Amino acid sequence: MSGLGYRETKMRVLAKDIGQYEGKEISVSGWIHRVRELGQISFLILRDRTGLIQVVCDEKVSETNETVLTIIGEVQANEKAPGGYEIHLKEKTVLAEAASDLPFPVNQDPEKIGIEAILDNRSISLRNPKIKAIFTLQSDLIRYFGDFYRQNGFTEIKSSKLIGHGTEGGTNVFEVEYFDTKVFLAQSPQFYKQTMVSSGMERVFEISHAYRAEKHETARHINEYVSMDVEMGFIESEMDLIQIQKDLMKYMFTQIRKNNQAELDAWGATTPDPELCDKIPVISHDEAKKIVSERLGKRVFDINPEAEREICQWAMEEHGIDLVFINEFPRKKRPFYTYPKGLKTMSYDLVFRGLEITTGGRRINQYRMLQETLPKFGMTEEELGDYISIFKYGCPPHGGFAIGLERLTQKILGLSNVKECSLFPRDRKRITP
RNA sequence: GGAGUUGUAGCGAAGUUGGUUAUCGCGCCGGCCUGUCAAGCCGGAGAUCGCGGGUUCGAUCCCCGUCAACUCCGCCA
Repeated sequence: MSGLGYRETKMRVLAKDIGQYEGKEISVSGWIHRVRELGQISFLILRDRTGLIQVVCDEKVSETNETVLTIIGEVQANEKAPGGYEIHLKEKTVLAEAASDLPFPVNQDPEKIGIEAILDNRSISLRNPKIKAIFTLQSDLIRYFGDFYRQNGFTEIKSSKLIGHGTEGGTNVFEVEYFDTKVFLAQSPQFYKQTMVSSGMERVFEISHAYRAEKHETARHINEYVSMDVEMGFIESEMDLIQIQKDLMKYMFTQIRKNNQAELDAWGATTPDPELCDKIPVISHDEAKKIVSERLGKRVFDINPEAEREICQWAMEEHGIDLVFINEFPRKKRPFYTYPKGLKTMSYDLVFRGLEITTGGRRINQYRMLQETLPKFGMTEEELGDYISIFKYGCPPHGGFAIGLERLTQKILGLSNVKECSLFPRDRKRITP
């Protein structure tokens, strides 16, 4: 069967293409999305990965919804058909029957289905076109991210998710049995992407899972998420990273508007104006606290979720875009490897529509500075293992950032829970499907 | 780890100031209808009202416990 792998089987025409076959007999395959019976005539709506096809039948349709069929028939143009074309049935072959006790109707608006039912029955809920749109967009987000960085001289890497020792701190990690010892699931590819900068590759990106053993239960957390990571050498400060992320956001929003209108429409969503990405405000952590305190009429000591929502409101009102960079985070709020700037750091967050989607910053690259810093965080060189040797033998100034893929997807489409943007989400309770 | 809200049919919800056959929409089963667009119309099946205990003549409703889900906080992407 070699050669057929990525093509359709011999005769199959996809839903999006049937208009090209007017007057011809074709074969289409897919799932029964819906049936409308009107006595002597029935409309069978067949669904494939590209859309819906109306099949006109002269007889009753006895198969249940979600049965998998191949239909052979003639394509006819008809103003009354959705999309202008329909197929008049000649031959119908059942490829796989579907039981009639679906957990919920696939052809219904998913807003009317609870998140628990959606996630418990993933193989069914993903058939819903609106839910499928989430992951069509997500797949493209991954592509745009990768394309942007490849175009800018970055190399894609895949690092190990099994970490022997040397955790970054600031979060809990999962322990895993590893032969006769224990390892940890990577909370980020942080050390490995820095290793690659030091190795001479200079600019790298990685798109892969990250694991956080945090016992939280919120609409913005999952314990396994896809991290889109970047690290680049020869920068001066976090401002270089902020600039490249502005360009990245502009590129991604432009591509989405060009290629993903259908997915946006499915959710009634729109991206921020790509042209405004150059003007995303950059404010310091102190300024952000001040702005939020004034607006909320109470003293704010931290950029908590409420403050994140408020600061985006502010950015929208003042700059017409609901994205805002917050830089110069205090040292104690950042990991040990963050490059200091007085009592502050060369680091930043990007908040999008009220939710933090990125943390980034310059890293300490001088061996001496790192040695001096470790004790302040209660750490030793031994604990960090191989990490330390990255710097001992010449590592350029560098920094990077990461975007949470599910959070980005969620905020673009305006979904209320990040779990809806993970195919098979893992949270504190959920480990299946 | 803390706080709050909610558990009623396969799914989404209403309701009972404690009372006899627990309601609606979707889905499911059967029937009618030749142009439907979430088709329409008629009929039907399907619920020990999350679970356990208590109060009461009587509990789906009140009380206690328990389990689960969701939302929020700390922390984070």
